Amino acid sequence: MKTNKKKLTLKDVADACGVSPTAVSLVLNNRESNISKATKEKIIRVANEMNYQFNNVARSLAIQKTNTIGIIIPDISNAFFSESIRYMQTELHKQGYEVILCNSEEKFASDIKYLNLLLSRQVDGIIMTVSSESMENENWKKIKAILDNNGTPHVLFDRYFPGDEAKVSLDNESSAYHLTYYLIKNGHTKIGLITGPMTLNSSKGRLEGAKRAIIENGLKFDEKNVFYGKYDIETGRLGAEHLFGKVTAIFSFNDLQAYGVMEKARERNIKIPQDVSLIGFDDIFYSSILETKLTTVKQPLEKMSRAASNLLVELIDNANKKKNLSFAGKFIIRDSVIKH
Amino acid sequence: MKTNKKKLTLKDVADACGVSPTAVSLVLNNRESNISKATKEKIIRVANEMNYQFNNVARSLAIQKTNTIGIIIPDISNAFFSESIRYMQTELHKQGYEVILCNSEEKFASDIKYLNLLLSRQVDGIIMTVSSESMENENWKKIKAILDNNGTPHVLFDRYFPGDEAKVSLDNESSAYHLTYYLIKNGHTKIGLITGPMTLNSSKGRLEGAKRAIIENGLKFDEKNVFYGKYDIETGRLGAEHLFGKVTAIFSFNDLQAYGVMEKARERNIKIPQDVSLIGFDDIFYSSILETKLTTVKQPLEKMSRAASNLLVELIDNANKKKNLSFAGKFIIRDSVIKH
DNA sequence: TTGTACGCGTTATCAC
DNA sequence: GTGATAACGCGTACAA
Repeated sequence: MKTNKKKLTLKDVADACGVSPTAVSLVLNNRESNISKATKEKIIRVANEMNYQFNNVARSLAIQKTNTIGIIIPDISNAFFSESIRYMQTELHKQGYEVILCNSEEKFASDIKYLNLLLSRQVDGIIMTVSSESMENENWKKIKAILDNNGTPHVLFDRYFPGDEAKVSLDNESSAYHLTYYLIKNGHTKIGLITGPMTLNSSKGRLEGAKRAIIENGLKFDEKNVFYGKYDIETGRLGAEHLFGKVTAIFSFNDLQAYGVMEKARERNIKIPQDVSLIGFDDIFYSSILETKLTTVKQPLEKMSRAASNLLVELIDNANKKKNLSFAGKFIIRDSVIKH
Repeated sequence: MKTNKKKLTLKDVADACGVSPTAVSLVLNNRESNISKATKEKIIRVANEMNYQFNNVARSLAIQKTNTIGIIIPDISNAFFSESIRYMQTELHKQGYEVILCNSEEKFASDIKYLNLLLSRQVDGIIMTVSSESMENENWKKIKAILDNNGTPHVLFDRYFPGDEAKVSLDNESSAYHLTYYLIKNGHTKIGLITGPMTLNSSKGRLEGAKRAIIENGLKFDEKNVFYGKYDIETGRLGAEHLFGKVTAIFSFNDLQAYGVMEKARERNIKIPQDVSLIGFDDIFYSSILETKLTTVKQPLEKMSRAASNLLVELIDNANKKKNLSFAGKFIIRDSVIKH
């Protein structure tokens, strides 16, 4: 059993080499210097032999930079976010940053808590998807205040609140328009909608797009055919119960809800798409392997995640480069819609 | 547009209050002290008004503790891991620790890189699921060497290598035994196996358990009926092609593979469970909402994740409390197996 | 009850 | 080419 070793410091390896700490620091950091090849090599060799390990905490304090990015997302078990994080991490690592990940579980209080925590840890920047709770009752104003006051660069991902913040998101309105139009083109005139939380811009945008498609194509928009809910399976089940019998097609605002609709359909012995056509949103992994493969819109997650990461890095270097990036969804036609 | 504010220091609020930094430090950290209620309140009020934010980097350097745990996992987009992380984070936050998350993408080089990175960041402890690459060719010895040399507390999660490390894992052998026995009890005598990477203890354990069940029950174990692969969908598809026609039941070593088997079955118009019974392992979220709900074993992820977190925290306080925790899986009978 | 001085491990600015 | 020395912001004895 090992006893706890004392951590080595720069000075320790300097002593072991018979040089000054300055020299060691210069060499180990690969900095320009007038140090002879011989001592350079010696320092590197000795440091390796001693298993010397840099102390990044001290380094951060000295250079006033942590090379760390904080990410706050509302639900890590949602594939949409876990995949985003993966892409962000990959990109940020390339740029020399590490990531501290925080999971708000859709709670406003957690958003605040983690925000303060990340700031006190002196992260160089923050990527944030605010919780749905934070979008209620103007809670977001408190978040904006903290961010503004502190001045740490940040970009809002997927969800955003009013203001001049840098943001990266999908053009939900237009994607929803096309999706709905596809249903209409296939002869559907009674279209049911299952929404997400209406405090979120994503859900608002999707509703607007669907509404516009319905109205612009001469159909009537019927509030009775929209079921307001959350972005989860249970909402899909509930929405299905509400809509079955009333409509010939259902547009669920995310794939997870669509799974709920499918489950309920199986239970009620309703066939998709023979009895009811179904459309989702997100194209998460499982949508392509279901018994009835889901027609949906794919968010260009990799592009969006990388864009958010790069935008943040730019912002860290130049705080005035704030941008509002909007991406187009990719329409994916599979098996869950037929002509009516 | 905000200009970058200068960060406030302890001294700034001390000056603003007309007291010493020491006093401010004591009050803001809620430490025992003989400071009068009046000044206490004043300090807190002023700090709030100024929007003072603690500098945790400096704090960490001073107290030689970062209150940060590093987690290294091989694949964040695998629900098994993203769910574990969620539970670990919740538990660790309760205990006052933050989490830095690293995703090795199953690469040995990444394991090494992130390990060094976390150590140089002075994390107080590490929870690690090594990559499958790290389990090949005794690569893990290098990981063990780094960990041992540094002395930072760590616990191995799910996968482990030989040694006296603290570990948390499932009793794979016994779970696989029961699963296989269930198939046998249902009259199946020709059982196909689809394995994961044989460098992983999980896959080895499951194979041993299945083998034991087969042999102990008087059947013969036929190498031709085992398909060696990885823990992914594609392996499921490949395994299905290999096994269809040869066996009446398939035990895929994780749920993802089972999805691949289902997909292939649909393609070939083979009915599950009418033509072939199917069993999975893990019980990830989607297994309960598929058209044919999967019979499988649930790993007690929450328990395991919390145990790993708590074990690590104990280890941080007392390095000699190393333990090897093994959990029993929970057998979940659904619809994918019938009598033969 | 409050203030002073030094240490934590690294970087950066000067002299030598 | 190389080596002292002062920051970085906070914690903690110890002194007052």
